[in-house]
Amino acid sequence: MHRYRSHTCGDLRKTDALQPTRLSGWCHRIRDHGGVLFIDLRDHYGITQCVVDPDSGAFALAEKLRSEWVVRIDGLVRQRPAGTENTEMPTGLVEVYVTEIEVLGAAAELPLPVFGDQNYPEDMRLRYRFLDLRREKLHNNIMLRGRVIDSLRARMKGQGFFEFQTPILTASSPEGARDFLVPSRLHPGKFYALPQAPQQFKQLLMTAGFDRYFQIAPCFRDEDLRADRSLEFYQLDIEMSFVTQEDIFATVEPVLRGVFEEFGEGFAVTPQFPRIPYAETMLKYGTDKPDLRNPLVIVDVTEEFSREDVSFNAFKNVIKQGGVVRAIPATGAGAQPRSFFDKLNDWARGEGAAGLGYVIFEGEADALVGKGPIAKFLPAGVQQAIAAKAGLKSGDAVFFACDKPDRAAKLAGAARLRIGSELKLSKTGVFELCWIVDFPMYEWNEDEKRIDFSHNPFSMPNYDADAFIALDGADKDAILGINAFQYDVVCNGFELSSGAIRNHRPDIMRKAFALAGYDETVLEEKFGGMYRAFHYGAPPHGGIAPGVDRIVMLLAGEENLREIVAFPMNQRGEDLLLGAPSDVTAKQLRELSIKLNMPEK
RNA sequence: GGGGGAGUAGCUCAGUUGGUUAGAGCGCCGGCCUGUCACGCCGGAGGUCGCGGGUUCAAGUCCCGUCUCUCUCGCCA
Repeated sequence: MHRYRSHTCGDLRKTDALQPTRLSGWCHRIRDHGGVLFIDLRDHYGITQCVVDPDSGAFALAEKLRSEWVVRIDGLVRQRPAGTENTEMPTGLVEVYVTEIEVLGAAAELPLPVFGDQNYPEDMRLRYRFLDLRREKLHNNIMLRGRVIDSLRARMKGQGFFEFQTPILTASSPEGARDFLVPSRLHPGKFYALPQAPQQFKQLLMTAGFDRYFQIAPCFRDEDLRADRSLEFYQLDIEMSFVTQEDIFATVEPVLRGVFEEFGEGFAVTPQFPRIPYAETMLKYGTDKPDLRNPLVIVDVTEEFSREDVSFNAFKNVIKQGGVVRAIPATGAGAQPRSFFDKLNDWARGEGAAGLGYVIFEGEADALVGKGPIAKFLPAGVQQAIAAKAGLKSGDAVFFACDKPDRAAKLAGAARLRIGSELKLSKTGVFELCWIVDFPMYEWNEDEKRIDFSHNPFSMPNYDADAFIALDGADKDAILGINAFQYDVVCNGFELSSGAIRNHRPDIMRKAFALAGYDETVLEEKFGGMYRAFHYGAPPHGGIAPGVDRIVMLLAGEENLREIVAFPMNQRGEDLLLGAPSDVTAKQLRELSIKLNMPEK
């Protein structure tokens, strides 16, 4: 017999009855009835009930066992007595009558229980991650993660993609986030950067004549953390040559839809991802990552509020200074108490807005009457026009966000989510996926009064090449109106991926940088490798990079990356289990020619 | 860096208007219990009420400061 086990704790069935068995695992739960004692023995594969009675030579030792001790148990498999079967457990028709026990690893009193599903504090869970990972849910989440990654790989290989590796110690890449720096011992004063993404490498691979690249790529960004954002994360990094945007959509959409269908446990998955232009999503949903489970659609009512017979000057003054008014419908909110409206207003003020005006509609369908603090400033005709535009009926309400366009959109978008969740309007049990397309190439930098790249500076402008090169740098409106071949995938309000058709032409690249105020030396200094490569025959290419962690998070039904990463950091970027980041010795610093210059307290 | 929430036993939490010795469940220790699967019953140990200061006859409770965790804004194309 094997030293530790003949079966796993998930193996035994009725057909194994009367066979000798040897199991090893953790004492999940112990029930001591004095004369008879039950041990639920747990391992990676399952749980098996083991029984000890005073006739067993193991009885005295069994009485000493405690939760989470690791033991080896020898015994006889037997069918459970009639009426004591547990149909909830796969092994519930049998039990092991214990003849011998060996303690392989005793456990001290637990700082947090493995048994049960009680919540406990995050820092404790992280410090004792090895215990937390024993719990069923987290254990399953980690296994799900592996299965999802296997599936992604299989789906990519099934479409003729090949997995590459790219360096971890590298130079800064074109992404806009802060780099993690690694000091070079061999080159004092110089630093490697950890990749924010293998962006330049995958483009260089295309330029090098490979095709259909993918990689489950670790990425590092030294920015503040969020529930859905960590310092390190994984992307399904994809790049392909001789493709249009359509080719990329046709390649990636089935992969994403496929994993959501495969692991979505019956959740409905968008059969064909709608394509929503950036400008449209900013208007209708107030964000570039719309949650389409929420049915509310924002409309612009600046025109209605500008009419002469409207006397609501609080908004009119803002409009005069370039502001807009966005209306957020609140379906059925008329039945809500006054406190519902006050709470939303208080929330908006907390967001830095002046507030959210609102109107509640009552009366007959063809003669709606607006109520509420600002209704009296709006003549009946304007009220009707707003109701028609926002699709409101009697018993509905509408909130207004009034500010500069980007701020109004953002406030309206946040209000839309809040109203949707307060009124429980959103669909559940679905994965609503969409493409966001037509991102602007440039944006106006108000602080520095200049044109700046809006997203990735290496995206191809969606603009005739010759006309682009001929653009007048002073033609601000034309430049700000240019879209890029740049796209995102969004699921349930989470940005899942970002991608682009790349700019592979040095002439267009020079112009693109010139329009943002950078001359060729910037290109050569910061992105020299890639820029040089494009002078020697670069294929048109493009790609995308779905975030693996967020996909797994959504599939696991979690709202935090820490629930689907085996060894995550806390929100301050600390690994509480191993103690990172940590001090290093003076010797280590000397070798790196580094002297600390700590900020004053 | 800004804002919200939280911090009371190993864990989850309660603790009224400031008022006797700060409680419960789980866990732990001891005892009882031969069919449980959240086993049950009896008893026990276990507390710097995050930390520091203040108000008060009296502070877990009120005030000020500070630390920690978390969510979020900025930031992350």
